[in-house]
Amino acid sequence: MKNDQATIRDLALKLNISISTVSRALRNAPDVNPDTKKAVLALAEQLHYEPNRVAQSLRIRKTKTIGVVVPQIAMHFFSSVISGIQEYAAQHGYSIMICQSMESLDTEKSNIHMLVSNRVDGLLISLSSETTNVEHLEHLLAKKIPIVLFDRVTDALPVSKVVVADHDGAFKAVDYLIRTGCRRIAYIGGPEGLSISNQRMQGYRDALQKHNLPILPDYTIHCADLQNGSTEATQRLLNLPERPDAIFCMNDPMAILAIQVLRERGVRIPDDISLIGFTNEPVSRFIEPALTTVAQPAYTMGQAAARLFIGQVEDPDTFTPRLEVLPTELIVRGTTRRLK
Amino acid sequence: MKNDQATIRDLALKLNISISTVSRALRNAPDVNPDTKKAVLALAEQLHYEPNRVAQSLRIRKTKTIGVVVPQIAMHFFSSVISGIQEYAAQHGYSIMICQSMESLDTEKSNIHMLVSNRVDGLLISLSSETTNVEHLEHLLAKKIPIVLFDRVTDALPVSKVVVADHDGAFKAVDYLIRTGCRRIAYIGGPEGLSISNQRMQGYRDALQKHNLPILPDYTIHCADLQNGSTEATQRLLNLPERPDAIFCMNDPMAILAIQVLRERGVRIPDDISLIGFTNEPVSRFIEPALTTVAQPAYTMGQAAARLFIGQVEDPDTFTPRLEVLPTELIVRGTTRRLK
DNA sequence: GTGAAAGCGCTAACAC
DNA sequence: GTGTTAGCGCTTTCAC
Repeated sequence: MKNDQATIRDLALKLNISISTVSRALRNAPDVNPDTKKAVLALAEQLHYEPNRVAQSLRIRKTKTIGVVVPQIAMHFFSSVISGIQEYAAQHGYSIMICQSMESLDTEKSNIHMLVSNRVDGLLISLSSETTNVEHLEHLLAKKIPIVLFDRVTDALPVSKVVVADHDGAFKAVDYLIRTGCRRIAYIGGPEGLSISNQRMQGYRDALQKHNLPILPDYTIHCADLQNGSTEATQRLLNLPERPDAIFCMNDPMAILAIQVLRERGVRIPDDISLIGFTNEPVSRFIEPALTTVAQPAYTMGQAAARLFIGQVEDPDTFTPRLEVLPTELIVRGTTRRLK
Repeated sequence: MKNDQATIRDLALKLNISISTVSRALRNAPDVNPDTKKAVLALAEQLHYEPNRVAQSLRIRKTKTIGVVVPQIAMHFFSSVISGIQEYAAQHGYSIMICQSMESLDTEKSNIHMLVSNRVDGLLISLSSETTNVEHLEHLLAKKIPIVLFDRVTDALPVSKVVVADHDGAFKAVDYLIRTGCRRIAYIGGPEGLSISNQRMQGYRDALQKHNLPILPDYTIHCADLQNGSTEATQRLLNLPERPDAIFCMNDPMAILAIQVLRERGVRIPDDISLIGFTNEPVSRFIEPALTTVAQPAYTMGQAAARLFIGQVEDPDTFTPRLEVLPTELIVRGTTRRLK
C-alpha cells in the first residue's frame, strides 16, 4: 500500500473528465464512448495504473480473496493441494491467503480470525488433528461466510467438502494384503477424531470382514502424534505375543518410520511383514524397499476445492453443499508380496 | 467480505456514543475513559466484532499483508521457506498472499500485478528460472514498493536478499569429492542466468582450482529444464570419451535422476561415479544409495526474509539493503566414497 | 474524554 | 455518454 500509485482520480484530472467515467472505462462498462475509453486506457497504461483492490473490495464488499488453512504448509500433500488451489484461483481472478494451524486448534482459530478480519470471501480449510469441536466454524456459517472443507473434514458442518475415497483406498489396500496371503493385519492411524483416519480404519475393517478375518483390538493403534507416533506403535505391534504379518499405515510418513523400525529389528519386508502406506509421497518411490501405497490426487483436490468454492460464491442462489470424492489408486511396490 | 459482520458503527449506536470513541477504545488509544473502553470491548466480544482490515487498510494505507512469489509451491524447499515466512509473519501481525510463477516470467509478472493490485505492503520473491531481465521489479522499486529476494536472487537490484552460502556449499562438496579420490568431476546446473546455479558452479570451479585440477568445458552442463534436464545431461556425460568419476548436481531432484540413469547403465555408485546433490530434500535420505548432499536451511530462510522485510517496512528510515547468507552443510551419505 | 467531519479509492444509483 | 453524489468501514485531525 503505497502513495506512489496513480488513482482513478489522477486519470480523471489529467483527462479532464469525471472520475466515474474513468471508472466505467476501466471496467469497460457498456455506455462509454470508445474514444474516451481508449484515452483512459492509454493513460492508465502510461502511468502504470493498477486498480486499488482494497478500495474496490471495501466498496463492492468482496475481496476476491480466498483464505486457506492447512495443518502444515511444508508437507508434500498439502503443498500440492495449495498449488492446485492457487492455480485455479488465479485463473479465476482470486488471490489466496495462506495460514497453517500446525495441528493446533488454537492456532487454527487465530488463523481464521486473521483471515476473517481480512474479509476473505470465504475459507478453504483442512482441519487440524486437534479439531474435534467445530463451533468456531459454525460461527462463520452463521455470519454467512462460505466454507469448503478438504481432506480433513467433519460431518458436523453442512458445507461442501472434497475428500479422496479414503474408505475405498484403505479397503483396496487391505484387500490386496489379504490376497497376497497376509492374515494378521494391523492398522496404525491418527487420533480418534480425525476423519481421514477413521475412514481408512473403516475401510481396513470392512476388508477384513469381507474375508472373514477377525478384527483384533490390539491390531488397531491410534497415534496422537502424526509425525513420530508410528515408531512406538510399530514397536508395540512387534512386541505382541502374536505379531502381525502386515501393517497398514494411515499415511506414508508413518509407514516410512515403520520400515525403519522393522529394519532395526531385523524383520524382513515384505516376507515377514508387509506394509502399505497412504498418500504416495514422492519419497515413497525411492525408499528401500519402495513403499506400496495408496495415491491421492492432491493437486486435483486443490482444484476441486477452489472450484466448489468459487461456484458457491459466484452463484449463491443455486448453492447446495456438495461432497466430491476423488478416486484413490493402489500403487504396488516393494513392501508387499506378489499376488499368487 | 460479508454484510453480517458488526461494524464500529453498530457498536457506537448500541452504546450511544460516537463512532470515533469506539474506534479509540478498540485500539486502546490513551485518552479514553476506562469505563467506556470496557463497555466497548464487552460489546465487541458479544457481537463477535472483527475489525474490517480492508477499511483499515484503505485508511491507513497499509495492508499488513506480504506478497510472496515462488517458482513452485509444491517443492519441498519452497514450501518450507513459505512455512517460515508464514510463521514469522503471523507472529508479527502480517498475513501472506501466495503465488507461484511456475518458472515462467510472464506468470511471475501477472502474479506481481495481482499482488500489487491487492496493495500488499511489499514482496518476497524467489525469481523464476526464466527471469533474467528484472525491469518489472525495477518499476516496483520506483513506486517505492519494498522487495526482499530470497534464494533465487539477482545482483541487478538494490534490495535485501537472503541466500544460502551457495558457493561455499558447492566448494565443500567438490572439495570432498576430490579428497575421496575423484579427479574428473562434472557439474550439472540450471539455465545460464540462474543465480544459484552460477554460484554453485563457481564454488565447483574454485574447488577444482584449489587442487590444481583442470576445468573441462565438457564437464559443465546447463539444463534449461530444472525438472527433467539432468537425465539427458547424465547420459551425455556417460557418453564422453573420458567419463567423469563424479558428478555434482545443482539440486537433489537432478541428482536423483542421475542416480537412476547411472543404475540403468550399470554404473556403480559411488565406486565408478560419486554423486553429490544440493538442498537435502527429504527424499535424499531414503533413496538407495542415500544421497550425499548440501543442506540448506529453508525454514530459516523464510524466517529471515520475513524478518528483513518487516524490519524494512516498520523502520524505513534506517533501512539499507542487506544481504543475509545462511550456512550450508555437507551431509555425507552413500553416494560418495569414504575419506581415506 | 468525546464528538463532528473529512477522506482513503472506488462503485453505483440517479440525474441530465 | 457523462457528471454528481453518497457511501463502503475505518482513522484522524480539530473542536469543545
